[in-house]
Amino acid sequence: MQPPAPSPLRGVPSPLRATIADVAREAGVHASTVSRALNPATRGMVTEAVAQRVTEVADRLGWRPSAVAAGLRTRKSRTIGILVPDLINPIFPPILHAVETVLATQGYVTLVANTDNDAARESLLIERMATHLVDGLILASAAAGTDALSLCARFGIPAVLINRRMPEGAGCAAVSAVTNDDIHGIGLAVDHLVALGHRRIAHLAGPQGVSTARDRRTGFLDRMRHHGLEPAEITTAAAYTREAGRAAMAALLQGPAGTGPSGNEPGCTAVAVANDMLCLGVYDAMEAAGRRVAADISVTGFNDMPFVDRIHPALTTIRIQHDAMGRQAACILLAEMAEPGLARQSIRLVPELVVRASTAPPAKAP
Amino acid sequence: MQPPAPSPLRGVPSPLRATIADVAREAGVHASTVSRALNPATRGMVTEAVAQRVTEVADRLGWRPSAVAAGLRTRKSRTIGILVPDLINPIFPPILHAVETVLATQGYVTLVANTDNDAARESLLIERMATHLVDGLILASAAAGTDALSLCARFGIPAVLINRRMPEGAGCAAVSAVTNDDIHGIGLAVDHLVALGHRRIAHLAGPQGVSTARDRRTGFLDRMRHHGLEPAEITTAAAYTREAGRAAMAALLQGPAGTGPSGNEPGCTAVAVANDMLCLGVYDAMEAAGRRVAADISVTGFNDMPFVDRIHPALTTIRIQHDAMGRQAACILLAEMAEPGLARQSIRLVPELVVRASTAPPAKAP
DNA sequence: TTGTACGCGTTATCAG
DNA sequence: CTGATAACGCGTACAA
Repeated sequence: MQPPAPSPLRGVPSPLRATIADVAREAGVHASTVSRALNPATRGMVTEAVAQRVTEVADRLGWRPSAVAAGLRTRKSRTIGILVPDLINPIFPPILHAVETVLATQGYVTLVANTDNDAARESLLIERMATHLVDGLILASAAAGTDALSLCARFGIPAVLINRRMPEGAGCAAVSAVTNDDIHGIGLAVDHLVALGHRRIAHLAGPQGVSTARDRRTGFLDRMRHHGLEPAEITTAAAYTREAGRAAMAALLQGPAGTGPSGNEPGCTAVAVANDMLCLGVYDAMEAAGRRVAADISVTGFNDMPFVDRIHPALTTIRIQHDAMGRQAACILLAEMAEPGLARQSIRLVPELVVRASTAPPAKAP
Repeated sequence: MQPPAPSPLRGVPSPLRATIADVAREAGVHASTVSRALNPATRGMVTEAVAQRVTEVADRLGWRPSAVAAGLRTRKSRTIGILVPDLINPIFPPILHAVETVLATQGYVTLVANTDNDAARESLLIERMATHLVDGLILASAAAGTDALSLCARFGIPAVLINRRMPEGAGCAAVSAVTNDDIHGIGLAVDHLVALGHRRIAHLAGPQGVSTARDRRTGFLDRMRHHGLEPAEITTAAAYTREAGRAAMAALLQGPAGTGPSGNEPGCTAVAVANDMLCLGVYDAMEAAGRRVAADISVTGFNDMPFVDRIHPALTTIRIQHDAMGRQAACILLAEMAEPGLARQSIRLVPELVVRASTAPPAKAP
């Protein structure tokens, strides 16, 4: 065994990393010069010969500037935080990928975190990110009852909303956003169902605290009215989850206060669902109730998330521009970080209808 | 009382964040005392009364310790990096969620990043994370031809592998790992197919650079031999993607050098596929070739990733313990960060068979 | 128990 | 163009 604490401290040998001072000594220049030589922005301030020598010494010693030390001095971390409500929803990874790709080209690292749709957790994450000096934030988790924006303002962190807007009046003009035209999108679904011959169309709405759910609900009502139709029924799911979708659809299948002869006939021949995740639960509920998708009741989704082309029957849905959404948001954030006074912008991406097998003309009434 | 501290107030006033000095001044104590009072570990060193007062002043001023400044001093960032090969594969989000949950309880923030299965990008990410002083790394991206581990060693960053092991001989003993028992898992699939009556069983393998693919291939061969069967065929997909799965299955459907009468009969009645993502492509290829899953050829997957219960026909697959995997890895990492000398451990989780509708007894030969 | 003094690794700001 | 010096905000031996 070892003797009691022989103090093998070796005066902090630091075999781990060389510092800028090491490079300076080795290159026979002052540390400041090293800093200038290696920073692309200030490289022009030193002789080419010196820059060359310093660079050479630096990577001979394997020196990497400490982002932490630099951050302390510059109050910047070259890090961007991304808050997602629920990573398990497959629409987010493609969006993140696009964001990450754009930011990586500018040398930024991304800090991804799940809020689990929990406002408290979201606040905690923002605070932690603030202490880590993130230079900017991309928020995919916007919802009512959140102080994300005020926290950002308080810490002076530029932010861009993505996919969801802020509730009206909650300072939504103060921050840029890249979202879908949800109203138009759900309208495409309604048009499609009407064209197939449906008249009694229900809406399975999402949690009304988030803008996508509200807009799709509004858009549904608008478009139904445009066609001179009354909504057959509107049920609201408690969350954008499969289970919430199942529960809401199960309720809807009971019919509004039992309209059918046996008291459990649904009052609709089609249902426009607020998103694809809910649709999985809708399928579950219909299977449990012995109802066939398309043949008995047509179903439309929203998002065209990965894999819904392979569920059975393949989902007719509204395709959003995952990739463009991520890229645009990243670009706007970069621009606003560079120039904080920039006017805020709100980009609305146009979605499109993808027809698959979950929709069909209504069955003839028996 | 002390004479009013001369606030030089030079340079820029920082309206954004209060510093420890502000708190100290306001509370009438020295900055060090503030530090001690607010750090849970050193709180015992200070009078309860003072601690109380300091705490009160601190959150009146809304002070948050700067993780950056603290990190510079302590060489720790309370940040953990997680490298994922491909976030779009739905098995990772649940794993990440578990990791995140455990780490969050200990006050760690997680830095998630995609490697896109690209060794160069992986190295870059590790270097960047190192400059940000991540305290530990969880690697889900282990593959042959990677220097992730040597980079970690060089920077002195504790790491834990998850889901995939390192190639044998590549210093695999030097790092802990939490993986599935892939050999056993694929064996369950083989057993199931044999029990259904299949004799001509093929294997659609994954990219052989990663351990899951190699182990499942080996496990397949072992188990076939155990049953006294020859593998009907083995095809290897270029990556764990849907498209690679489609291409590989299309090739397999041509049969080995055209064994069938028309030269394109597949030489098998069932195929054990290396993972669920590939299965999506397998379904695509079969559909394109006019072959029915289960009725014509049985298919098994691996991972039981979200949503494969709703594809058609529902996939028979091997369920892995996403959650336990994430939790265990996080715990091991925490332990090794606390005590670097700890013996490395390799945990192998036991998967189970989930029978659904993609497998059936072989069709009678016509 | 609390205050003093210093260092962590960089960069901004002056001189020269 | 380059060197010296002073912060950046915090943690921590050491002294009081």
